[in-house]
Amino acid sequence: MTDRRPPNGESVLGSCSGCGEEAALRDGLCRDCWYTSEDRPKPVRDRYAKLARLEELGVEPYAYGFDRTHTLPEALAAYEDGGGEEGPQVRVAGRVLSYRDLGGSAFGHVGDRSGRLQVYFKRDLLADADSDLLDLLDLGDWVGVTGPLFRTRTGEVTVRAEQLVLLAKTLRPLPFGKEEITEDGERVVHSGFANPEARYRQRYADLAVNPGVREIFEARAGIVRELRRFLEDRDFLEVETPILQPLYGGAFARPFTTYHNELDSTLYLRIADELYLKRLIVGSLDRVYEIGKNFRNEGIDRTHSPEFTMLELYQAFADYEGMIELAESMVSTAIEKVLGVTEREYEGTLIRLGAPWRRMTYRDALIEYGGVDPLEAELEELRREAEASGRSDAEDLPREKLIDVLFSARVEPHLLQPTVVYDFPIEISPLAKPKRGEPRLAERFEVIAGGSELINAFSELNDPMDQWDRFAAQACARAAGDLEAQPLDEDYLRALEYGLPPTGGLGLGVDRLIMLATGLGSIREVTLFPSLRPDEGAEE
RNA sequence: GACCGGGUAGCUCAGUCGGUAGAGCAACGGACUUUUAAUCCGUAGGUCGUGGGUUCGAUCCCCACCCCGGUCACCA
Repeated sequence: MTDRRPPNGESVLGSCSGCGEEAALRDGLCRDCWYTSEDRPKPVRDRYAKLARLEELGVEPYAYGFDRTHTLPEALAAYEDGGGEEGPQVRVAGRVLSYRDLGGSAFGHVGDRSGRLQVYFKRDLLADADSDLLDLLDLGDWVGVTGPLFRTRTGEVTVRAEQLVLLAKTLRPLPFGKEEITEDGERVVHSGFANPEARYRQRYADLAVNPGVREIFEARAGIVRELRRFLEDRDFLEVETPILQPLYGGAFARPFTTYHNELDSTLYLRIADELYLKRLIVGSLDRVYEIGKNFRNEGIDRTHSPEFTMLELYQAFADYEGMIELAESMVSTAIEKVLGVTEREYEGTLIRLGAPWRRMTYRDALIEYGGVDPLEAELEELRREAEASGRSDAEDLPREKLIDVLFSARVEPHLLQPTVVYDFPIEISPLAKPKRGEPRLAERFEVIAGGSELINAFSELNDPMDQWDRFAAQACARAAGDLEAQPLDEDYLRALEYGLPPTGGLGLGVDRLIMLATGLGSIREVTLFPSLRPDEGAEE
């Protein structure tokens, strides 16, 4: 595996191979020669030339600010309020989304974060300088417009521009599609910006031209806000714990490793917050939560990202039953507040996120969907079944791993509606308390929804003696080659020795919740800047 | 990591049974003072992902590699 160089171009001082001037060079050219080079796309060269013409006109192409009186949706509403022929005077700002030049006049739309508004430019009404500026306008430019609102012959509320201000000149064409509003009022975009790779790499362009993408991230922000509000209402304290950790734990995953020069020590990016949050419960902060990024050095696919957002919370004096109720209530409340409903179509199925959720034991789930009984099946049978499910190294896996493989392969894909699967095998739950009356099981549940894990929760193991034994078992698994087994955390054991009260804990994959809430089947669609391989040499 | 699909103009795509490529939109020039996928006339725009090979000739066929998507594996 060779390391890749960062995709940054080099900038050096020297003499320009185009004009010979001493300057900062890019590809051997000074800035002026670079932008006018035939290697640039024609639209970029054209727009660069317009900067010089703007300078001749005395127009500053990049403004410092603009006092608007209304956002675009507010301006539309202001006219409805007025109701008369001529509406109020407004000062609005936005990107030029469309432009229809009729000679002596022109129509265009400007757009901002949450709306669009038509602008009518009539040359007779504009100062000469503004009229000249109109000729230099491009799609994508940020402008400010001042004038009264009115309704056109076709009925659209529009600003009649009396003043036009350039706020920022675009040097590169944005990939706008053509928008058609059908008779049903539906918006159809023709030949828009759709290539997923380009959309992820240039998310700024994606957001600028695809309003639906902005809505995804507004919904995401809204849901996270409601999760916070729910927990605040229940007296949870929001905290921040280390991302750089000397030991990693709280999940089974391979970590990213880094190094601190001054401390001369290896550090890991956290794979979970768990062990730090429970230390806080020891410290009498009896209800805590954290929303933040976790990092796992694993594969990337539709439901996995190397960095992802996790909500973890811990509540003293609760057990896993309490966590089930909290999870149902928290998720359905947050989704309902933001979407107005608790259902959404996801991968062709209507997913109902409202409480209560279906419940079944881990054992019943494996019997029903996996065809094996995790408590009774012989090791050989488990090996056969795991192999039948495509696991080639089944010979080398211990019993609990085989069961876990079968759960992932056979059970999870069937659980589309949110399902509380509870009472997990104790061996794969090293931080959970044993189940009362059944020590082979742990008081742990997962919520599976849309075919993948959404929530993981348990009655937290607070017996330091038991935790000592579980760490020891993990150490054995590690010695046997299990790269995901958790290292022994002595400081965490010391914390437990100070006394962890009975505690319920829960982790929720925020990205996956957003996927379900928005109906989008890929974690990349709900991540602003998803992890992609560096795109070397992709300059244009 | 394996397999399948894809990478062609700024964007969305077509195409070449091997003879260096087209459309729509965007751009540029012109006409038009209530348009809204505006319309009309004209112009320009491409190392066909990268590097090799076969060939008189490769965007097309072959090989390798890169990137994206999907499926599987991995990720409790």
